[in-house]
Amino acid sequence: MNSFTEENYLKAIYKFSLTHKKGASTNSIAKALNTKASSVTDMLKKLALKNLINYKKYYGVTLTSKGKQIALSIIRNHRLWEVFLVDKLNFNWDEVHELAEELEHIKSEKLITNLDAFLNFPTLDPHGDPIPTKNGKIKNIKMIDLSQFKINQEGVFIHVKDSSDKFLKYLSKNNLEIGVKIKVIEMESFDNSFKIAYNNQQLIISENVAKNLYIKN
Amino acid sequence: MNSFTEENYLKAIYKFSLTHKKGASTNSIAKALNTKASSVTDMLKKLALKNLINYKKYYGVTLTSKGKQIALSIIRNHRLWEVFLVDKLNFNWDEVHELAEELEHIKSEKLITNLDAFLNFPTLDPHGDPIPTKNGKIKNIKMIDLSQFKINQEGVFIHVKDSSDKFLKYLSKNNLEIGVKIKVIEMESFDNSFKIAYNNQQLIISENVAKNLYIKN
DNA sequence: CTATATTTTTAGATTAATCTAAAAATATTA
DNA sequence: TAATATTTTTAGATTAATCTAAAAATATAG
Ligand SMILES: [Mn+2]
Ligand SMILES: [Mn+2]
Ligand SMILES: [Mn+2]
Ligand SMILES: [Mn+2]
Repeated sequence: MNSFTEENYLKAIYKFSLTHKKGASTNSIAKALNTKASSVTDMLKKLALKNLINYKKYYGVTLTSKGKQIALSIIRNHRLWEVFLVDKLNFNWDEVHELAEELEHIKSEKLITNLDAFLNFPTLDPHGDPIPTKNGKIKNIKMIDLSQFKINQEGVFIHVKDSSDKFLKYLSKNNLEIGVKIKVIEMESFDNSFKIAYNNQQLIISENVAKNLYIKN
Repeated sequence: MNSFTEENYLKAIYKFSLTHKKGASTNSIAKALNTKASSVTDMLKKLALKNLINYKKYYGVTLTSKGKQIALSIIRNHRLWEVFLVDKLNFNWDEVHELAEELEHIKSEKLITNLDAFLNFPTLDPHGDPIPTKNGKIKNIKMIDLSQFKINQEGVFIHVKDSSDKFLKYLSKNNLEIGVKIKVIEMESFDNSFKIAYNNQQLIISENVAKNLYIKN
Protein backbone atom coordinates (compact mmCIF):
# COMPACT_ATOMS: atom_id res chain seq x y z
CA MET A 1 0.00 0.00 0.00
CA ASN A 2 1.12 3.55 -0.66
CA SER A 3 1.16 6.32 1.91
CA PHE A 4 -0.96 9.45 1.62
CA THR A 5 2.24 11.30 0.79
CA GLU A 6 3.17 8.99 -2.05
CA GLU A 7 -0.33 9.29 -3.48
CA ASN A 8 -0.10 13.07 -3.41
CA TYR A 9 3.15 12.97 -5.34
CA LEU A 10 1.60 10.73 -7.98
CA LYS A 11 -1.37 13.05 -8.29
CA ALA A 12 0.89 16.08 -8.68
CA ILE A 13 2.89 14.37 -11.41
CA TYR A 14 -0.28 13.34 -13.19
CA LYS A 15 -1.72 16.84 -13.07
CA PHE A 16 1.51 18.25 -14.43
CA SER A 17 1.32 15.87 -17.37
CA LEU A 18 -2.05 17.32 -18.37
CA THR A 19 -0.56 20.68 -19.29
CA HIS A 20 3.00 19.81 -20.24
CA LYS A 21 4.65 17.57 -22.81
CA LYS A 22 7.84 16.96 -20.84
CA GLY A 23 8.08 15.19 -17.53
CA ALA A 24 7.53 17.09 -14.28
CA SER A 25 10.65 18.74 -12.87
CA THR A 26 11.72 18.39 -9.27
CA ASN A 27 10.99 22.05 -8.69
CA SER A 28 7.54 21.95 -10.25
CA ILE A 29 6.58 19.11 -7.95
CA ALA A 30 8.05 20.90 -4.95
CA LYS A 31 5.98 23.96 -5.76
CA ALA A 32 2.78 21.98 -6.28
CA LEU A 33 3.19 20.15 -3.00
CA ASN A 34 4.55 23.04 -0.99
CA THR A 35 7.73 21.25 -0.10
CA LYS A 36 11.45 21.49 -0.87
CA ALA A 37 13.27 20.16 -3.90
CA SER A 38 15.44 17.94 -1.74
CA SER A 39 12.38 16.28 -0.24
CA VAL A 40 11.06 15.69 -3.72
CA THR A 41 14.27 14.01 -4.85
CA ASP A 42 14.06 11.63 -1.90
CA MET A 43 10.49 10.71 -2.73
CA LEU A 44 11.19 10.31 -6.44
CA LYS A 45 13.82 7.69 -5.64
CA LYS A 46 11.29 5.84 -3.57
CA LEU A 47 8.53 5.98 -6.18
CA ALA A 48 10.96 4.88 -8.88
CA LEU A 49 11.93 1.90 -6.77
CA LYS A 50 8.25 0.98 -6.58
CA ASN A 51 7.97 1.29 -10.36
CA LEU A 52 5.40 4.05 -10.14
CA ILE A 53 7.42 6.66 -12.01
CA ASN A 54 10.08 6.83 -14.72
CA TYR A 55 12.94 8.70 -13.13
CA LYS A 56 16.31 9.60 -14.52
CA LYS A 57 18.46 11.80 -12.32
CA TYR A 58 18.38 15.47 -13.28
CA TYR A 59 15.63 14.96 -15.87
CA GLY A 60 11.91 15.20 -15.33
CA VAL A 61 9.69 12.33 -14.21
CA THR A 62 6.66 10.73 -15.79
CA LEU A 63 4.24 8.18 -14.40
CA THR A 64 4.42 4.53 -15.32
CA SER A 65 1.06 3.00 -16.23
CA LYS A 66 0.89 1.60 -12.72
CA GLY A 67 1.53 5.05 -11.28
CA LYS A 68 -0.99 6.65 -13.58
CA GLN A 69 -3.63 4.16 -12.57
CA ILE A 70 -3.13 5.00 -8.89
CA ALA A 71 -3.21 8.74 -9.59
CA LEU A 72 -6.47 8.38 -11.50
CA SER A 73 -8.10 6.35 -8.78
CA ILE A 74 -7.22 8.98 -6.17
CA ILE A 75 -8.61 11.67 -8.46
CA ARG A 76 -11.75 9.60 -8.89
CA ASN A 77 -12.14 9.41 -5.12
CA HIS A 78 -11.50 13.12 -4.75
CA ARG A 79 -14.12 14.14 -7.26
CA LEU A 80 -16.75 11.70 -6.06
CA TRP A 81 -16.36 13.02 -2.52
CA GLU A 82 -16.68 16.57 -3.82
CA VAL A 83 -19.96 15.64 -5.48
CA PHE A 84 -21.13 14.05 -2.25
CA LEU A 85 -20.28 17.11 -0.19
CA VAL A 86 -22.02 19.50 -2.57
CA ASP A 87 -25.03 17.40 -3.59
CA LYS A 88 -25.78 15.64 -0.33
CA LEU A 89 -24.25 17.66 2.48
CA ASN A 90 -25.04 21.11 1.11
CA PHE A 91 -21.49 22.36 0.87
CA ASN A 92 -20.66 25.19 -1.47
CA TRP A 93 -18.29 24.43 -4.36
CA ASP A 94 -15.61 26.59 -2.77
CA GLU A 95 -15.62 24.60 0.48
CA VAL A 96 -14.99 21.07 -0.66
CA HIS A 97 -11.48 20.85 -2.02
CA GLU A 98 -9.49 20.61 1.22
CA LEU A 99 -11.85 18.06 2.69
CA ALA A 100 -11.74 15.97 -0.47
CA GLU A 101 -7.95 16.06 -0.23
CA GLU A 102 -8.30 14.04 2.95
CA LEU A 103 -11.21 11.81 2.02
CA GLU A 104 -9.61 10.76 -1.26
CA HIS A 105 -7.01 8.66 0.55
CA ILE A 106 -9.43 6.36 2.30
CA LYS A 107 -8.97 3.07 0.60
CA SER A 108 -12.02 0.87 0.16
CA GLU A 109 -13.18 -0.45 -3.17
CA LYS A 110 -16.68 -0.96 -1.83
CA LEU A 111 -16.87 2.51 -0.34
CA ILE A 112 -16.18 4.16 -3.67
CA THR A 113 -18.32 1.79 -5.68
CA ASN A 114 -21.31 2.33 -3.42
CA LEU A 115 -20.72 6.06 -3.11
CA ASP A 116 -20.66 6.29 -6.89
CA ALA A 117 -23.98 4.46 -7.10
CA PHE A 118 -25.47 6.54 -4.27
CA LEU A 119 -24.58 9.69 -6.19
CA ASN A 120 -26.11 8.22 -9.33
CA PHE A 121 -22.88 7.74 -11.24
CA PRO A 122 -21.90 11.37 -11.77
CA THR A 123 -19.51 12.15 -14.63
CA LEU A 124 -18.45 15.62 -13.55
CA ASP A 125 -17.46 17.10 -10.21
CA PRO A 126 -18.75 20.45 -8.89
CA HIS A 127 -16.01 22.31 -10.77
CA GLY A 128 -16.77 20.70 -14.10
CA ASP A 129 -13.87 18.26 -13.90
CA PRO A 130 -14.52 14.78 -15.33
CA ILE A 131 -14.62 11.86 -12.90
CA PRO A 132 -12.41 8.95 -14.03
CA THR A 133 -14.16 5.59 -14.26
CA LYS A 134 -13.28 2.65 -12.06
CA ASN A 135 -10.90 1.48 -14.81
CA GLY A 136 -9.16 4.82 -15.02
CA LYS A 137 -10.80 6.07 -18.20
CA ILE A 138 -11.21 9.83 -18.13
CA LYS A 139 -13.29 11.82 -20.56
CA ASN A 140 -11.42 14.51 -22.44
CA ILE A 141 -13.86 17.36 -22.65
CA LYS A 142 -13.34 19.75 -25.57
CA MET A 143 -13.26 23.29 -24.31
CA ILE A 144 -11.43 26.60 -24.69
CA ASP A 145 -10.84 29.36 -22.23
CA LEU A 146 -12.83 32.53 -22.55
CA SER A 147 -9.80 34.72 -23.32
CA GLN A 148 -9.68 33.21 -26.79
CA PHE A 149 -13.20 34.34 -27.62
CA LYS A 150 -14.05 36.94 -30.24
CA ILE A 151 -16.63 39.63 -29.74
CA ASN A 152 -20.24 38.39 -29.84
CA GLN A 153 -19.11 34.80 -29.50
CA GLU A 154 -21.05 32.80 -26.92
CA GLY A 155 -20.97 29.42 -25.21
CA VAL A 156 -21.69 27.48 -22.06
CA PHE A 157 -19.41 27.80 -19.05
CA ILE A 158 -18.50 24.21 -18.12
CA HIS A 159 -15.24 24.21 -16.23
CA VAL A 160 -13.19 26.35 -13.88
CA LYS A 161 -9.42 25.98 -13.97
CA ASP A 162 -8.33 27.73 -10.79
CA SER A 163 -10.30 26.09 -8.02
CA SER A 164 -8.93 28.11 -5.15
CA ASP A 165 -11.71 29.07 -2.78
CA LYS A 166 -10.93 32.74 -3.39
CA PHE A 167 -11.61 32.49 -7.08
CA LEU A 168 -14.67 30.29 -6.62
CA LYS A 169 -16.13 32.76 -4.12
CA TYR A 170 -15.58 35.57 -6.63
CA LEU A 171 -17.47 33.60 -9.26
CA SER A 172 -20.31 32.75 -6.88
CA LYS A 173 -20.64 36.37 -5.84
CA ASN A 174 -21.15 37.26 -9.49
CA ASN A 175 -23.53 34.37 -10.17
CA LEU A 176 -21.07 32.75 -12.53
CA GLU A 177 -21.94 29.08 -12.15
CA ILE A 178 -21.23 25.99 -14.20
CA GLY A 179 -23.86 25.72 -16.93
CA VAL A 180 -24.38 29.45 -17.48
CA LYS A 181 -24.44 30.71 -21.09
CA ILE A 182 -21.92 33.52 -21.54
CA LYS A 183 -21.60 36.00 -24.41
CA VAL A 184 -18.67 38.37 -24.98
CA ILE A 185 -20.03 41.85 -25.67
CA GLU A 186 -16.92 44.00 -25.41
CA MET A 187 -13.17 43.56 -25.40
CA GLU A 188 -10.59 46.05 -24.21
CA SER A 189 -7.40 45.49 -26.24
CA PHE A 190 -5.61 47.80 -23.84
CA ASP A 191 -5.58 45.31 -20.92
CA ASN A 192 -7.33 42.35 -22.54
CA SER A 193 -10.30 42.64 -20.24
CA PHE A 194 -13.73 41.49 -21.37
CA LYS A 195 -17.26 42.60 -20.83
CA ILE A 196 -19.51 39.56 -20.75
CA ALA A 197 -23.27 39.07 -20.57
CA TYR A 198 -25.01 36.07 -18.97
CA ASN A 199 -28.41 35.46 -17.38
CA ASN A 200 -29.68 39.00 -16.92
CA GLN A 201 -26.44 40.64 -16.04
CA GLN A 202 -23.18 42.01 -17.38
CA LEU A 203 -19.71 41.92 -15.90
CA ILE A 204 -16.24 43.18 -16.73
CA ILE A 205 -13.61 40.54 -16.12
CA SER A 206 -9.82 40.70 -16.29
CA GLU A 207 -7.79 38.62 -18.71
CA ASN A 208 -6.71 36.47 -15.77
CA VAL A 209 -10.30 35.63 -14.93
CA ALA A 210 -11.12 34.92 -18.57
CA LYS A 211 -8.23 32.47 -18.80
CA ASN A 212 -9.73 30.45 -15.95
CA LEU A 213 -13.23 30.12 -17.37
CA TYR A 214 -13.62 27.28 -19.83
CA ILE A 215 -16.36 27.17 -22.39
CA LYS A 216 -17.78 24.14 -24.15
CA ASN A 217 -16.43 23.82 -27.65
CA MET B 1 -4.09 19.50 16.30
CA ASN B 2 -3.63 15.90 17.37
CA SER B 3 -2.39 13.10 15.15
CA PHE B 4 -4.51 10.09 14.25
CA THR B 5 -2.30 8.08 16.58
CA GLU B 6 -2.88 10.37 19.53
CA GLU B 7 -6.61 10.27 18.93
CA ASN B 8 -6.58 6.50 18.93
CA TYR B 9 -4.81 6.44 22.27
CA LEU B 10 -7.39 8.79 23.76
CA LYS B 11 -10.21 6.63 22.44
CA ALA B 12 -8.63 3.50 23.89
CA ILE B 13 -8.26 5.13 27.31
CA TYR B 14 -11.85 6.36 27.19
CA LYS B 15 -13.19 2.92 26.28
CA PHE B 16 -11.21 1.38 29.09
CA SER B 17 -12.80 3.79 31.54
CA LEU B 18 -16.27 2.53 30.63
CA THR B 19 -15.64 -0.88 32.11
CA HIS B 20 -13.05 -0.23 34.83
CA LYS B 21 -12.88 1.95 37.91
CA LYS B 22 -9.10 2.37 37.88
CA GLY B 23 -7.07 4.09 35.21
CA ALA B 24 -5.92 2.19 32.14
CA SER B 25 -2.60 0.38 32.51
CA THR B 26 0.21 0.63 30.01
CA ASN B 27 -0.29 -2.99 29.06
CA SER B 28 -4.06 -2.69 28.62
CA ILE B 29 -3.55 0.16 26.18
CA ALA B 30 -0.81 -1.73 24.35
CA LYS B 31 -3.15 -4.67 23.93
CA ALA B 32 -6.05 -2.53 22.74
CA LEU B 33 -3.92 -0.76 20.16
CA ASN B 34 -1.85 -3.72 19.13
CA THR B 35 1.42 -2.15 20.03
CA LYS B 36 4.20 -2.54 22.61
CA ALA B 37 4.24 -1.28 26.18
CA SER B 38 7.33 0.82 25.50
CA SER B 39 5.57 2.62 22.66
CA VAL B 40 2.64 3.30 24.96
CA THR B 41 4.88 4.82 27.62
CA ASP B 42 6.34 7.18 25.03
CA MET B 43 2.93 8.29 23.90
CA LEU B 44 1.62 8.70 27.44
CA LYS B 45 4.39 11.16 28.16
CA LYS B 46 3.40 13.12 25.12
CA LEU B 47 -0.31 13.15 25.91
CA ALA B 48 0.42 14.15 29.50
CA LEU B 49 2.49 17.06 28.23
CA LYS B 50 -0.51 18.17 26.20
CA ASN B 51 -2.73 17.90 29.27
CA LEU B 52 -4.94 15.29 27.71
CA ILE B 53 -4.32 12.59 30.32
CA ASN B 54 -3.47 12.30 34.00
CA TYR B 55 -0.30 10.28 34.10
CA LYS B 56 1.83 9.24 37.02
CA LYS B 57 4.69 6.90 36.22
CA TYR B 58 3.95 3.26 36.96
CA TYR B 59 0.28 3.92 37.72
CA GLY B 60 -2.64 3.87 35.35
CA VAL B 61 -3.81 6.82 33.29
CA THR B 62 -7.15 8.60 33.07
CA LEU B 63 -8.35 11.26 30.66
CA THR B 64 -8.50 14.92 31.60
CA SER B 65 -11.75 16.62 30.64
CA LYS B 66 -10.00 17.99 27.56
CA GLY B 67 -8.88 14.49 26.63
CA LYS B 68 -12.32 13.06 27.25
CA GLN B 69 -13.90 15.68 25.05
CA ILE B 70 -11.59 14.77 22.18
CA ALA B 71 -12.24 11.05 22.65
CA LEU B 72 -15.99 11.62 22.59
CA SER B 73 -15.84 13.70 19.46
CA ILE B 74 -13.87 11.00 17.65
CA ILE B 75 -16.39 8.42 18.83
CA ARG B 76 -19.19 10.66 17.58
CA ASN B 77 -17.53 10.84 14.17
CA HIS B 78 -17.01 7.08 14.14
CA ARG B 79 -20.61 6.25 14.89
CA LEU B 80 -22.08 8.80 12.52
CA TRP B 81 -19.96 7.42 9.70
CA GLU B 82 -21.12 3.91 10.58
CA VAL B 83 -24.73 5.03 10.29
CA PHE B 84 -23.94 6.65 6.95
CA LEU B 85 -22.31 3.52 5.59
CA VAL B 86 -25.17 1.25 6.66
CA ASP B 87 -28.14 3.52 5.99
CA LYS B 88 -26.97 5.29 2.85
CA LEU B 89 -24.31 3.14 1.23
CA ASN B 90 -25.88 -0.25 1.92
CA PHE B 91 -23.07 -1.67 3.96
CA ASN B 92 -23.72 -4.50 6.34
CA TRP B 93 -23.18 -3.85 10.05
CA ASP B 94 -20.20 -6.17 10.07
CA GLU B 95 -18.40 -4.25 7.32
CA VAL B 96 -18.27 -0.72 8.68
CA HIS B 97 -15.97 -0.68 11.68
CA GLU B 98 -12.59 -0.59 9.98
CA LEU B 99 -13.68 2.07 7.53
CA ALA B 100 -15.12 4.20 10.31
CA GLU B 101 -11.77 3.90 12.09
CA GLU B 102 -10.30 5.89 9.22
CA LEU B 103 -13.15 8.29 8.53
CA GLU B 104 -13.46 9.28 12.19
CA HIS B 105 -10.17 11.21 12.04
CA ILE B 106 -11.19 13.61 9.31
CA LYS B 107 -11.51 16.91 11.03
CA SER B 108 -14.22 19.27 9.85
CA GLU B 109 -16.89 20.68 12.09
CA LYS B 110 -19.14 21.37 9.13
CA LEU B 111 -18.69 17.90 7.71
CA ILE B 112 -19.95 16.26 10.89
CA THR B 113 -22.70 18.78 11.52
CA ASN B 114 -24.07 18.36 8.02
CA LEU B 115 -23.62 14.61 8.00
CA ASP B 116 -25.56 14.43 11.26
CA ALA B 117 -28.40 16.43 9.73
CA PHE B 118 -28.29 14.40 6.50
CA LEU B 119 -28.71 11.23 8.57
CA ASN B 120 -31.56 12.84 10.47
CA PHE B 121 -29.79 13.16 13.80
CA PRO B 122 -29.44 9.49 14.69
CA THR B 123 -28.95 8.63 18.37
CA LEU B 124 -27.67 5.08 17.94
CA ASP B 125 -25.14 3.52 15.61
CA PRO B 126 -25.74 0.22 13.75
CA HIS B 127 -24.49 -1.75 16.75
CA GLY B 128 -26.81 -0.05 19.20
CA ASP B 129 -24.11 2.23 20.60
CA PRO B 130 -25.20 5.75 21.54
CA ILE B 131 -23.85 8.63 19.48
CA PRO B 132 -22.40 11.42 21.63
CA THR B 133 -23.82 14.88 20.97
CA LYS B 134 -21.75 17.73 19.59
CA ASN B 135 -21.11 18.82 23.19
CA GLY B 136 -19.90 15.41 24.26
CA LYS B 137 -23.04 14.27 26.05
CA ILE B 138 -23.57 10.56 25.71
CA LYS B 139 -26.75 8.76 26.66
CA ASN B 140 -26.33 5.99 29.19
CA ILE B 141 -28.70 3.31 28.01
CA LYS B 142 -29.97 0.96 30.69
CA MET B 143 -29.42 -2.59 29.64
CA ILE B 144 -28.24 -5.96 30.86
CA ASP B 145 -26.59 -8.79 29.05
CA LEU B 146 -28.62 -11.85 28.21
CA SER B 147 -26.57 -14.18 30.44
CA GLN B 148 -28.24 -12.62 33.46
CA PHE B 149 -31.74 -13.51 32.27
CA LYS B 150 -34.02 -16.01 34.00
CA ILE B 151 -36.08 -18.57 32.17
CA ASN B 152 -39.11 -17.13 30.36
CA GLN B 153 -37.78 -13.61 30.72
CA GLU B 154 -37.92 -11.56 27.52
CA GLY B 155 -36.74 -8.23 26.16
CA VAL B 156 -35.58 -6.32 23.13
CA PHE B 157 -32.06 -6.84 21.82
CA ILE B 158 -30.60 -3.31 21.57
CA HIS B 159 -26.83 -3.53 21.70
CA VAL B 160 -23.98 -5.82 20.76
CA LYS B 161 -20.82 -5.64 22.82
CA ASP B 162 -18.28 -7.50 20.69
CA SER B 163 -18.40 -5.81 17.31
CA SER B 164 -15.82 -7.94 15.58
CA ASP B 165 -16.98 -8.79 12.09
CA LYS B 166 -16.81 -12.49 12.96
CA PHE B 167 -19.34 -12.13 15.74
CA LEU B 168 -21.58 -9.78 13.77
CA LYS B 169 -21.61 -12.20 10.84
CA TYR B 170 -22.63 -15.01 13.22
CA LEU B 171 -25.51 -12.90 14.47
CA SER B 172 -26.61 -11.93 10.96
CA LYS B 173 -26.52 -15.54 9.87
CA ASN B 174 -28.97 -16.35 12.66
CA ASN B 175 -31.16 -13.31 12.01
CA LEU B 176 -30.25 -11.79 15.35
CA GLU B 177 -30.58 -8.10 14.61
CA ILE B 178 -30.90 -5.00 16.77
CA GLY B 179 -34.58 -4.55 17.69
CA VAL B 180 -35.53 -8.23 17.81
CA LYS B 181 -37.55 -9.41 20.80
CA ILE B 182 -35.82 -12.34 22.50
CA LYS B 183 -37.20 -14.79 25.05
CA VAL B 184 -35.18 -17.30 27.07
CA ILE B 185 -36.90 -20.66 26.89
CA GLU B 186 -34.23 -22.99 28.31
CA MET B 187 -31.03 -22.74 30.31
CA GLU B 188 -28.36 -25.39 30.66
CA SER B 189 -26.74 -24.97 34.08
CA PHE B 190 -24.06 -27.42 32.99
CA ASP B 191 -22.37 -24.99 30.57
CA ASN B 192 -24.52 -21.90 31.02
CA SER B 193 -25.80 -22.10 27.48
CA PHE B 194 -29.24 -20.73 26.60
CA LYS B 195 -32.00 -21.66 24.25
CA ILE B 196 -33.69 -18.53 23.01
CA ALA B 197 -36.73 -17.81 20.87
CA TYR B 198 -37.19 -14.77 18.63
CA ASN B 199 -39.18 -14.01 15.49
CA ASN B 200 -40.19 -17.49 14.39
CA GLN B 201 -37.08 -19.32 15.34
CA GLN B 202 -35.12 -20.83 18.17
CA LEU B 203 -31.39 -20.96 18.77
CA ILE B 204 -28.98 -22.38 21.31
CA ILE B 205 -26.29 -19.92 22.23
CA SER B 206 -23.18 -20.25 24.38
CA GLU B 207 -22.64 -18.25 27.55
CA ASN B 208 -20.04 -16.21 25.67
CA VAL B 209 -22.58 -15.21 23.04
CA ALA B 210 -25.17 -14.39 25.72
CA LYS B 211 -22.72 -12.09 27.47
CA ASN B 212 -22.36 -10.05 24.28
CA LEU B 213 -26.06 -9.51 23.65
CA TYR B 214 -27.55 -6.61 25.57
CA ILE B 215 -31.21 -6.30 26.27
CA LYS B 216 -33.20 -3.18 27.07
CA ASN B 217 -33.93 -2.90 30.73
C1' DC C 1 8.90 -9.52 54.82
C1' DT C 2 11.81 -11.28 51.58
C1' DA C 3 12.27 -13.60 47.08
C1' DT C 4 10.22 -13.99 42.72
C1' DA C 5 7.20 -12.60 39.11
C1' DT C 6 5.11 -9.08 36.51
C1' DT C 7 4.72 -4.58 34.78
C1' DT C 8 6.57 -0.37 33.34
C1' DT C 9 10.09 2.60 31.96
C1' DT C 10 14.46 3.73 29.78
C1' DA C 11 18.17 3.32 26.40
C1' DG C 12 19.26 2.97 21.98
C1' DA C 13 17.80 1.83 17.02
C1' DT C 14 14.92 2.18 12.91
C1' DT C 15 11.84 4.08 9.30
C1' DA C 16 9.28 7.73 6.86
C1' DA C 17 9.06 12.33 5.74
C1' DT C 18 10.89 16.43 6.18
C1' DC C 19 14.51 20.32 6.32
C1' DT C 20 19.09 23.33 5.44
C1' DA C 21 23.39 23.85 3.41
C1' DA C 22 26.72 22.38 0.26
C1' DA C 23 28.09 19.97 -3.88
C1' DA C 24 27.20 18.51 -8.52
C1' DA C 25 24.94 18.71 -12.87
C1' DT C 26 22.56 21.08 -16.38
C1' DA C 27 20.97 25.26 -18.78
C1' DT C 28 21.64 30.02 -20.35
C1' DT C 29 23.83 33.77 -22.34
C1' DA C 30 27.27 36.57 -23.98
C1' DT D 1 32.26 27.65 -25.73
C1' DA D 2 33.34 29.48 -21.43
C1' DA D 3 31.48 31.88 -17.58
C1' DT D 4 27.48 32.31 -14.93
C1' DA D 5 22.97 31.14 -13.35
C1' DT D 6 19.69 27.75 -12.22
C1' DT D 7 18.25 23.33 -10.96
C1' DT D 8 18.89 19.07 -8.82
C1' DT D 9 21.05 15.95 -5.84
C1' DT D 10 23.60 14.64 -1.73
C1' DA D 11 25.03 14.93 3.09
C1' DG D 12 23.67 15.28 7.43
C1' DA D 13 19.94 16.58 10.93
C1' DT D 14 15.31 16.44 12.94
C1' DT D 15 10.68 14.75 14.41
C1' DA D 16 7.05 11.26 15.12
C1' DA D 17 6.04 6.68 15.89
C1' DT D 18 7.58 2.53 16.43
C1' DC D 19 10.61 -1.56 18.07
C1' DT D 20 13.93 -4.79 21.14
C1' DA D 21 16.52 -5.49 25.10
C1' DA D 22 17.79 -4.16 29.54
C1' DA D 23 16.94 -1.78 33.85
C1' DA D 24 13.88 -0.23 37.41
C1' DA D 25 9.69 -0.27 39.93
C1' DT D 26 5.73 -2.49 41.70
C1' DA D 27 2.95 -6.58 42.87
C1' DT D 28 2.52 -11.33 44.68
C1' DA D 29 3.37 -15.45 47.24
C1' DG D 30 5.36 -18.22 50.39
MN1 LIG E 1 -10.71 19.52 -5.67
MN1 LIG F 1 -12.99 19.50 -8.15
MN1 LIG G 1 -17.13 0.67 15.20
MN1 LIG H 1 -20.37 0.86 16.14
